[in-house]
Amino acid sequence: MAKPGTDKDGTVFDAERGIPDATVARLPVYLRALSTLAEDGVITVSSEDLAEVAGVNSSKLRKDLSYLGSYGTRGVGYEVKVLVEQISENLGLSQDWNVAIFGAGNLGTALAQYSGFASRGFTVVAMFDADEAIVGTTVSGVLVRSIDDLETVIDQTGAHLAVLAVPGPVAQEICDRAVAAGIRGILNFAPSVLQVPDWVQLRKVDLSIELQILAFHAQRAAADELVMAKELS
Amino acid sequence: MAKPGTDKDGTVFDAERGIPDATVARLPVYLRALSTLAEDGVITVSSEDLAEVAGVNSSKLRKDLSYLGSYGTRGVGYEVKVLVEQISENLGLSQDWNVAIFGAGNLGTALAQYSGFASRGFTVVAMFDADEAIVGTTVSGVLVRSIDDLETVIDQTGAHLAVLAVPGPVAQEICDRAVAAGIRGILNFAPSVLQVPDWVQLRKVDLSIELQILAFHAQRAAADELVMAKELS
DNA sequence: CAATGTGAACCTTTTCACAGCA
DNA sequence: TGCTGTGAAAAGGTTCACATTG
Repeated sequence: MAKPGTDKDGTVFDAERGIPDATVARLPVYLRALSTLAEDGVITVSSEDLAEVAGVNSSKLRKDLSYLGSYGTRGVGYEVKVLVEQISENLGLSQDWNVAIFGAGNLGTALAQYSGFASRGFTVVAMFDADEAIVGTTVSGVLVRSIDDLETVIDQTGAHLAVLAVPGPVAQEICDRAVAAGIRGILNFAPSVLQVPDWVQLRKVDLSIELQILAFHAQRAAADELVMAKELS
Repeated sequence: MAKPGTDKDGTVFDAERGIPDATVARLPVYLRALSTLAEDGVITVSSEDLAEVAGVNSSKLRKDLSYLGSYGTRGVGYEVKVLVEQISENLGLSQDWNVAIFGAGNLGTALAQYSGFASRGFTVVAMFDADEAIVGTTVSGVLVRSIDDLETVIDQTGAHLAVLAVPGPVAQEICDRAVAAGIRGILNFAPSVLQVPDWVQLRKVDLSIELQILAFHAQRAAADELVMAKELS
């Protein structure tokens, strides 16, 4: 926990700015698991059971939830509805987020159509492409605009977050323009390392990198198996 | 580090079973940065410069590379070509990997067309879909097969890795069948928690979760700004 | 002399184990 | 009695700082 000011000075006011990053990354997983449970009519769930559904172990789950406060009942478990509220609140999902998608190719289109966004309060308010043949078409109810109109459209639609599904070489340029236009967070699918000012949040998803990591572990698992087979003989 | 006997005795040749996960996750990033440098005709690079391009700090980079062995020259830096070789070798990219993509919707199509795969030794050898209207079409030179033929096609094509770009509710079933058919690693884009036997590698990319994490940090950054503004007044 | 390679310090995250409460 | 909430220990990862070396 981010202990209050203790160390040297007296600034104690921030006792509550301390959800660890690792925990933040798991809260959305719990949220999805809880939604599933809620749909199935489950009212109350133990840390053991929720952990199972979420794919983590139960002490990790309890520790994570403890950073949000004490919302469980000893001897019983957690009330699904209460947990959903608390996690949503902590993740900042009580406000709606407007998202602009850059690149209306297959990836951009897939993202625009992805139903998981809307259900968490993310609204796709704008799509952009550089290809004039695509500009003017509609994807999932959203008009594709020319990248030339980036500044105007961002301003008009009040987009907070950007999703970059554009070719690597142009990613930094579009990123810069989006930041200048007021974007606060960027999810980058382009295979390039972006530079952003420190008040802008940046996350990256790289498909090729994920496969490479997977290949490494698969290879090692195969190698381990050989070693074990040898040891047995 | 891993288990091999202490570094003094005879069995030294396998000092290599100990690349930390965090390092493995960054090696592909270095590999991409090095490829860019190589294209630009760079022969030798310092840890400082490579770190800059890769978006990490230089001591982290040096520590990471040290797990692969000593391939740098003090006072000079690293030879780009040598590093590319060493990293590829360690990641298991010296062998080719055959990939099957499940789901030929926009996401599956985007993945199939992604050029970053081929250049790292990943070949898309099969695509599947449940929609009979799509089965029989060709995506990026690969014939889309019916999901009914999963076992036959996996066997014929010798696919090692699977990419799941299918709806959440059917993901587990397809996963089970793919595993039974001999798949060694799965990259899951479906919004569900999959169960796999422990000899199968599993990684997950969840678009909605990435946006939620982004939103959290963006919200917190905004809150911090307010606090700072208040303190100044 | 410039830049690597690496112990040691430091910080974060996970796991353990059990006290405390409904 | 059963399950949460949490200190404390262990494991894992990052940063520091500098001896080492081409």
